[in-house]
Formats: sequence, structure tokens, C-alpha cells
Amino acid sequence: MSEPTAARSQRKFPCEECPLAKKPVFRAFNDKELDFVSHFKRGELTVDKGATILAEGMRNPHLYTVLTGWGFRYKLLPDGRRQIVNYVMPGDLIGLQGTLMDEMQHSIETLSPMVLCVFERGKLMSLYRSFPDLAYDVTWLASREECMLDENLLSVGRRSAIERLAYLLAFLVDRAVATGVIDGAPPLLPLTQNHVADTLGLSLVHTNKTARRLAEHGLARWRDRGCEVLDVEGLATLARWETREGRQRPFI
Amino acid sequence: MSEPTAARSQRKFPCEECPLAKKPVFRAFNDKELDFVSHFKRGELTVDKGATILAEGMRNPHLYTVLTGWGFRYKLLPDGRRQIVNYVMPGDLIGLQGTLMDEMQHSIETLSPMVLCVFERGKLMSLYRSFPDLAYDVTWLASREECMLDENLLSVGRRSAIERLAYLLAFLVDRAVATGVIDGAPPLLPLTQNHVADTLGLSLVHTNKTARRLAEHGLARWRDRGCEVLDVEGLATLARWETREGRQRPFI
DNA sequence: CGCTTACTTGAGTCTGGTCAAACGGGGTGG
DNA sequence: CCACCCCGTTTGACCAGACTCAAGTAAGCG
Repeated sequence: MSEPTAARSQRKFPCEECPLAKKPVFRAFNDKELDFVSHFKRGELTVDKGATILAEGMRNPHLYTVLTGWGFRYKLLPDGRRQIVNYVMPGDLIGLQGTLMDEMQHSIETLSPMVLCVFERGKLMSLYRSFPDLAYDVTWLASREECMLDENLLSVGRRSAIERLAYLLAFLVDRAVATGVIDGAPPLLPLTQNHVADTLGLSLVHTNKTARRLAEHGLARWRDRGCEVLDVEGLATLARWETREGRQRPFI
Repeated sequence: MSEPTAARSQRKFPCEECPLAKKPVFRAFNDKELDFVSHFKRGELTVDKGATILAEGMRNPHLYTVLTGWGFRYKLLPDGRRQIVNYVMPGDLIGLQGTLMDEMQHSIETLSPMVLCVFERGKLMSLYRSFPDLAYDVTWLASREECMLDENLLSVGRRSAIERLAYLLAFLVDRAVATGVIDGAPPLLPLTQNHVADTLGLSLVHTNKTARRLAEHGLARWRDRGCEVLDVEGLATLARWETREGRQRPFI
């Protein structure tokens, strides 16, 4: 487990100009909150693509909010089998488990360069004491994560391979569009089939064959080391899934 | 979705004599917290075995803490496929999603008669304002749930049928013993093979055949409409799993 | 230009799914 | 009390979706 090839920088994103606050999905802070948060913030962390931000078993890691970039959260079995449990995108709060429990129970790796806001772990309790609204938001974020995990579990447990893939792609595009990590139309997800396989609980080969079937239906195709999603609606229908993103939500 | 066949009763369990507080796994309240919680508590709900406490799509449900009994949390696909995402036991806080998000994204059904503490949904914010330590505990509970879901996802996605079953049984016994829902030695889990199948993402038939294999190894067997767990250690080893329960934890 | 990474494809195998039927205990109505 | 039924478990036969192994292609990089 190597440390992220990280470079600390002087704030490129002071809280007053937080790139998240500008996006319509995110709820803005009031002045006092802004003031607190900018003290709560300890610095910024910039990591390369493919870096490990947090590792299973680590103690005492920081608390972060993703400002820009993509990553994924995963767990390993002793023999190396990997399960990706969710993806992380701007606005996501990560490392909470490391703060509340003793040690991290999962790892996080980036899929693109990423900028994170670093918070002082020890100050979380003072956030709870002074800003109940923000504390409520932290809980909200944890609850939302739980909700996504429930959906993923439903998918892996009960959907067929092609439904799972369709669900995953629709889910990711939905989130990515809402948080603005994605630009093009059609959207291009920076995922390899290997990541997809480890998310869906399938083998790489079978994932590939399933991806081909989706491509034949004109729903999505692999291209330039990423997945180009051609028809989100079609994917959602195939997976029998209804989107729920799009509402305003908090961040820290 | 029928209302739980419920009977409201005058408090059998005043907060001062909360059955949870007596158990060593749970952290006790201080006097002020106790006072607040006993006002936060609105009443008790007693439900039969097999009742639906919360249903997907419901709005405005209450917030509950399980005092006694077992249940499970599940999601359905439109065509009826069911995935059980986790189990609920004494000390678990349920219905938080219904409070934070707009509507419930999952349902909860009981496996045994259950007594719940009913809280006033609207007062949650005042808990956050007046008792930051309790607010922190709510977040802790949400984070713990997330942790369990990660584990379940790893299991369903990457373990073989027999490993999954071994993991599930070890996991449940571990929790059940820690929270004291279970009595006998060897412990008897009140689950049908149907529940297990819907938890592991397997068919009923294959679950049965896998259960037989476990029985041949002397690890667990079905009996009296429940699963008798004969060798938790052996199950954990087979699943390559390490327990993490047993630490003191909060409840509300 | 060779190496690596990621995607493809085919062949053969096996885990797990489906269908069908039967068993056994507990409860219920005749 | 007995017959019946229902629920949960069990078993066998057969099928299919997914896995493994193996090899080949294409693009990017030092």
C-alpha cells in the first residue's frame, strides 16, 4: 500500500470560492458556517490518477471532501478477490469510518486526478457542538451512502448480468451529471471493464461479453479507455430502475 | 402493504429502565440525555412476527429504535425479486432514511415479535441542537450500518455460495450474541432458507444444497424452523472473515 | 520497437438456476 | 380424532449463465 503521490499546495480553492458551492445541486453555507468550515479545513490534497487515498486497516486518517475527480471505494478478501462497493465523486465525504470507528474498513483509489479538502479529524466533534445543521448534513451524507449501497446490493444480488451493467452505468451517469464531474454528450465514464467486473461481482471475461451485448443494443460502448453511455433512459429501463438524484443536497 | 398488526401500550419500558442500557455492549446515557431521550420518545410499538414495520415508498414514517426482537431490511424489484440487505436487532435505529430523505427506500419486516421505541421525527433536529454527543451517536450508527453493508456486498459479489452462507451465519451469530437477542448454546437463528437465499443472492434450491454441505461439515444445521449454528469459528474461517463486534457502542 | 494495459473472442467446464415432485410437522376444520 | 393443507425443507434431473483458460488484437508509452 503506497502513500498517495500527493502534493500539498496552498489553497487553490478557498472555501469562499468552493467549486462545489457554485453548483446548483449543493446547498450553500451561511456566513457563520462558512467561517467555521474554512477553519475546519486544514488544507488541500491533490492526488494523481490511480493513487490510493485511504487503505483498509489504516488508523487515524483524515476526513476529506472530494472537490474534483473520481474514485472508487473497495474491499479485498485475503486471497485478493476485490469488490468495489461504491464510487466517489465531488461532494462526497470520505474517511468518516476511520474517524468514528477505530480503523478503515475499506480502501479508496482514484480513477482520475483528484483534489480533496482535508479536514481535521479531531474537530469533527466541535462541528457537532457548534453547528447542528452541519452535523445533520453529515448524517444525511452517511444515510445517502447507505441508500446507494442498498441499491448496489439489490443489483448484485438479484439482477442478471446485463441488468446489473445497465443499472451501474445509469446510476453512474446520473450521479456524475448531478455533480458535474462529467462533460461530454454522450457522457464518457473513466472506467475499465475490470472495475466494472469488480463492481458487479462478475468475471472480466463475462463482463466483456455483457458489454458487447449492450453495445449491440446501442445503449453503451467502450471507447478510449472509458465507457461511452449512449442511452441512459434505455439503460434505466432495462435495469428497471428509477433515478432519484437531482434534488439539492448538502456537503461539508 | 398492511399496517403492522400493532398494539400501542403504555410504556412497558420507561427510558430509565431501558433494557438496552442494561446490556454491557451499549453505552449508557447521562442524566440530561436520559431526560431528553425520554421526552424524545413518543411511545412503544409492539408488533407480531411477520409484520411489516416500514415499507418502501412510505412517507413520513417515524423513527424507531429496536428494543427486543429480530427483523430484516429488504428491497424489491418491480417483478418481485427480493434482496435482503441487512438484519435489524436490538439497539438498531431504523427509519432514519425516511426522516432525512423524502421517502423510505426499503422495507422492514419482523422475524419475531418485536418491541420498538417510537421517536418523534420532528424532534430529531432538536436532538442535534441540544445534544451533539447524541447526534454524533446517530451518525455513528449510520456509519456502522454502512460498514455492514460493505461487508455484505463483498460477500454477495465475491464469495462462493458456501463461503457466503458461512459468512452470513457467523455475522449474524456475532451480532446476535453481542446484542443479546440470542439465548441458547448452540445459538438458533430464526431464519428460513428462503430468507437466507434472498440475503445471499442465491436460489432457494441451491441455498438448501449449500446448507446441507455445511451440515455435513458439522458447522450448522436447520432445525425447528431455524438455523442452529454449531461452530462459529469454523464458519468464520471458511468465510475468511474476522469479527469486529464486541466493542461498546451507542444507541438512542 | 518492444512492453504493457485493456479489450476481444473461442472452447470447455462448472456453479448455480429452473422445474418438478415429495416429505414432514403443525395447525385447522369436519 | 382424522383428513387435509400449508409451509418449509429436501432431492433429482436437466439446463444455462457465468467462470477459467488461452490466445490474439489494438492502442499508448518509454
